Amino acid sequence: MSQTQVRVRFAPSPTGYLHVGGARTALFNWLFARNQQGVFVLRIEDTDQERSTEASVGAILRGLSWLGLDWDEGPGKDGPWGPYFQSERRPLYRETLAQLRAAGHVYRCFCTDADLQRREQTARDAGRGWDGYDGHCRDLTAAQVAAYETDGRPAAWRLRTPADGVTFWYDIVVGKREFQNAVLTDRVLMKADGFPTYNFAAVVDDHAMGITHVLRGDDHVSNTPLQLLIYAALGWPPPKFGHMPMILGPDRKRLSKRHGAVAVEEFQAQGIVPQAMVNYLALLGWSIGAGGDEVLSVDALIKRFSLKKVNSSPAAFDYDKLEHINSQHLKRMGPAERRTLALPLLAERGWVYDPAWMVPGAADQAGYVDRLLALLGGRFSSLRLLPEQLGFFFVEDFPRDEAAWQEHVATATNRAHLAALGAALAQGLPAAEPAVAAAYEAVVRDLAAGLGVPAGDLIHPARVALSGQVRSAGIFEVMEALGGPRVIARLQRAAGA
RNA sequence: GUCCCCUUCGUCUAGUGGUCAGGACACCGCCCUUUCACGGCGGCGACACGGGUUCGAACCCCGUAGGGGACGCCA
Repeated sequence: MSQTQVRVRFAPSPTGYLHVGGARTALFNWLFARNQQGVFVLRIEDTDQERSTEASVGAILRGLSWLGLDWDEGPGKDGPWGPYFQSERRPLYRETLAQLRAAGHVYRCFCTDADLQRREQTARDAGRGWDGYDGHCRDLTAAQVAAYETDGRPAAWRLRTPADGVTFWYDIVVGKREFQNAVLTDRVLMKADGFPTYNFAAVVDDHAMGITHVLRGDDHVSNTPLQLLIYAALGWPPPKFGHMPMILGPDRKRLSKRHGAVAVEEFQAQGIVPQAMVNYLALLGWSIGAGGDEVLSVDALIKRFSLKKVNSSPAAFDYDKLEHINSQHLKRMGPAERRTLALPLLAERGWVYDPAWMVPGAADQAGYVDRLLALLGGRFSSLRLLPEQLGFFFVEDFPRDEAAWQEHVATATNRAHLAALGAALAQGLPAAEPAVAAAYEAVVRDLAAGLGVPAGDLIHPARVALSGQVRSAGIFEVMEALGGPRVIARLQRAAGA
């Protein structure tokens, strides 16, 4: 009862789309919050005036929403700790900076970009290293400062970093991490344009928003000692830190566009369903432990998630495994869920059910689609294949596997068989009512017996003639779902074409 | 160049001193199916290397190699 509530945050900068790395970070924060009955905060870090865009904010929000990562506080969900855009929190950064000034922890730096570059060059030419800043303005006299101010030179504020000692923390993921203060330079906290830098704003906001755990990418490790120093200068207790391993491409280089899809919205466009994306991302750098199915619902993930099981080594993104997880989710879906996914894809193409097809039991589009999806069974494993799997049930100009057509349809014998089958069905099926699979099967087998050929000699040509493909669901079920009139017409057309 | 981290099958991983080093993806084979998937069964395949410590090391220590990350008035 006395323990404080977990508050975590995802803090993207709106400079692009939501990529898988960000999505994974967001997901781990979200899973931890939901597992701990904590609060998940979304904070937009738009302190870079040049690069931040509103379009990017939209893309990030859309990506998170698609994944189902709902935030308790953030854009569109004001809470007591808002606003949640850093650009709207500037007074707070100024006040906090004033505290630091009063305590002598920061100093004004009048160096321009050009100054710094010139001194870096000089240092390097002389064989001395350059670690980012040389402390040029650290000990300016009051007179020098006054002179610069009179000139109206813009100034940034830098943190006065201790020259010795160590800064360390116990990282949730890797354990103790330690940096020599000597390798840390006096970093800018407040830019000359009056905006805070990332490290300063993050500390101020994490503290102000009561964040208890900072879970972020491993690329932030080297920011942590600096942030810890800021907490110390302010006299604030730091949160706990956990750094998630990076996500690499299949070649173990940092995952990038050249490896394939990286934006969450691209995966959506490729037919990945959100629960599969979430499932796969959760498996990257985290595992549920020994045994147990890796295919997990979001609820199961929430229940099982633990920071203790987060890995410390970078993981390569495996598109094949994502596809597999996706197909598993698809296959395990109930009829209603399947229909919800399929209907829009059909509507897009104008594929609608027609009662004249005489399909038993199909009353309308939804009913027909349900029947087709059930027929697909385990073949319902990719949204991308769906149009191809369903097209021939709706239109006559369905795609046709030419090689298969040549082999199974376009020979004299096969054409003769198809013609005979068409005729047999026209005669053998009840004319006025929908026929079921068994009725088609009976006709096919009788005809094969009469002709003295194996049933397969009729089945294979029929499959290609009806669907254009060499693979499909059971042929008699396909016939049933196509309806007598269309089956007969297609067979006859194939026989004559 | 400086600093930090990581290292179990090709990939994701289980494993915390005694295991035939387990599972999943991918790949291969068989079964099921007069098709194709699904499914079932089986196979291939790893403790980066070298030293220690220990009766015993994937697990502990040191070193080497490889990989990743960070070195901005970007976040």
